[in-house]
Amino acid sequence: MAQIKNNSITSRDVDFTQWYTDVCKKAELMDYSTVKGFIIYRPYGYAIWEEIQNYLNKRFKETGHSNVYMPLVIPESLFNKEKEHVEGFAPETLIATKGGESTLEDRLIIRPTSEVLFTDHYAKIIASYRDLPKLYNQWCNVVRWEKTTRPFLRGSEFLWQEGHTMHASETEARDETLRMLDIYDDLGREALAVPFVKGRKTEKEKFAGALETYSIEALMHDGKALQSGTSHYFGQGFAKAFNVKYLDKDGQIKAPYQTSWGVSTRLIGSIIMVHGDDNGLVLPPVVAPIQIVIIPVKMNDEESVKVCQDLKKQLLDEGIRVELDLSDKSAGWKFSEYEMKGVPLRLELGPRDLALNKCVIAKRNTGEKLDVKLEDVTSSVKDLLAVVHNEMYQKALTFLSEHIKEVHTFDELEKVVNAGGYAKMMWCGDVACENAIKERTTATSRCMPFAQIPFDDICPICGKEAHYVVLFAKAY
RNA sequence: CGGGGUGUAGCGCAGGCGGUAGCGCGCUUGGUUCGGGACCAAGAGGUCAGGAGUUCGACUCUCCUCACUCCGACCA
Repeated sequence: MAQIKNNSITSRDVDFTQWYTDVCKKAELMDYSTVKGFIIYRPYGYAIWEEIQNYLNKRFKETGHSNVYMPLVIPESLFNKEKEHVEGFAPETLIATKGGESTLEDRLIIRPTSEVLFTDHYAKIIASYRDLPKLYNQWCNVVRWEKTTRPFLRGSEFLWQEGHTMHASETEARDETLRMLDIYDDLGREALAVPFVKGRKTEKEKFAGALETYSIEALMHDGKALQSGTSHYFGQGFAKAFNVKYLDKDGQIKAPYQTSWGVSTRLIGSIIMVHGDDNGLVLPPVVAPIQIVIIPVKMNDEESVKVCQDLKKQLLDEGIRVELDLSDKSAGWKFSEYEMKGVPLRLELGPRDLALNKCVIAKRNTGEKLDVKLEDVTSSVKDLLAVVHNEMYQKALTFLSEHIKEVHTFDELEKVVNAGGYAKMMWCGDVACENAIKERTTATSRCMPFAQIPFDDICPICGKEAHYVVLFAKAY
C-alpha cells in the first residue's frame, strides 16, 4: 500500500540536481559517453524522443512541411556570410581542420544550427514566386561546444528538429513563425502534459541573426525556467546575405522572408523535471514508450500468466503500448522498477484477483490503485490514460500559475526569483535594466508573454515609463 | 574559462603502518520463494585513471598530466 522508500535515488527536495541526474541514469534514459558533453541516448530515452517525433511529424506534415536532410558540416567561408549569426555562434563551434592527411583550406564547422545550409540551398532552388513558399524541416543532431553540460538540458551534441521556411510576403512568414510556436504549445498541452508560457524574447535574448524570437518556456519543479522551444522570424536578412532572390508576379526581383523553429531533446529534460517525483520518472501517457506494464504477482502461477498474456494481446490490438514482464524478479522489485521508469499505468494480477475475476490497475502519477473487472480492462485503460494525462497537465498548470507573481520593486523581484518562479514585471524596454537584474539576481528575462496586460506605469529598475510586461526567472 | 569535488571489480564505496586489495549491490549456476526492491548455497570478476620521482619494494608518499562531475560566466 504505502509507497516504498526508494534508497537508490536522491530525494527531489534534498538535492534537485542530483535527483535529476539519478533519474536520468536509473530510469535508463541515457548514459554518459567517454566524451564530455556527449551522451548516449539509451533505448528507453530514445523511444520518448521517437514519440515526440511522431507527434510533431504529423503536425508538420499537416501544415505542409517536408522533411529533408542537410550535411553535417558547413564550410567556414559560408558560415561567415551572416555577421550577427557568426558572432553568436563562433564561440561554441567545433571545427574540423583535417581531412585524411591534408589540412583543410576551408575549415568545416560541425553544424551548430543549419540556417546557413538551408539558405545557401534555397538560393539555388528559388527563382520564381512560384517556388514559394518553401517549407522544410530536418531531424538531426547539432554540436555546440558547451562549457558546462547536463544530460538533455545542455549537451555538446543534441538531437532536434529545425524547420526552415521561405515566404513571399512578410505577413506569411510572420504567420508561419507563430503557427509553429502554437504547434509547440499544442505538443506541450496534448502530449507532454507540460504547460508553456508563450511569448517574445527581448532584444538581449533573441537568436543571433533573427529579427524576432518567440519561445515556449516551461517551469521546472525547483522553480527554474527552461526554454523549451523557439521560433524565429528573420525578415530578409539571411536571404540577402546569401543572395536568395526570386522574380515576383510584378516582374520585380525580390528577397523572400524567412523563418526557423526548433525543439530539441531538451524537452525530455523538461518532462523529467516537471513531472518526476521521489520514486523516479513520471511519464505523460502520449509519449511514454510503455503506457502500461502488466505484472503477474505470482510468477509461476500458470493460470494468471495466461490471463496476463490474453490481456496483453487485447491491449496491443487497441494500439496501446503494453509490456508484460515475465522475468523472474519479484513483484515488488518490478513495481519499483517501472515506477522509476515512469510507466503511467501498472496492471497487477494474482490468484486473489483471478478468484474475483478482476485485476488491479495502479496510476503512477497519484499512486492510486483501482480494482478493474477483467472484461473492462481495455476500456478502463484507455480512460485511465486520458485521466492520467489530464491530471498531470492540471497539476503542472496549477504549479505554473501559482509561480507567476507580479512585482513592483526590485526587492520584490529578487524575492520571487530566489524563491523560484516567474517575476512578472512592467519594463521600460532598456537592456540596461535586464543587465542590472541579471547581475544582482542571475535571473534573466524569459519572454514578453502574448497577453500584455499592463499593471503598472513605471519600470521598477530605472523608474522610467514602462511599456512591456516581461517575465524574469532563473533559468537552466 | 575560473572555483570546488572525485578517480580502487559493472555500479556505489572502504582501505593502509609502504610489503601486490576488501565490503555492499549487481552478475553466473542450482534450489526455495513470489500481493511493495525475497532467501540459501556455490562461483566469476582488479594493470587500484595515466606518467614520472622517492624506495629493496608504491595501490598507499611527492610532483605532473588526464578524465569525469558539481557551482559560476555563455547557450536549445
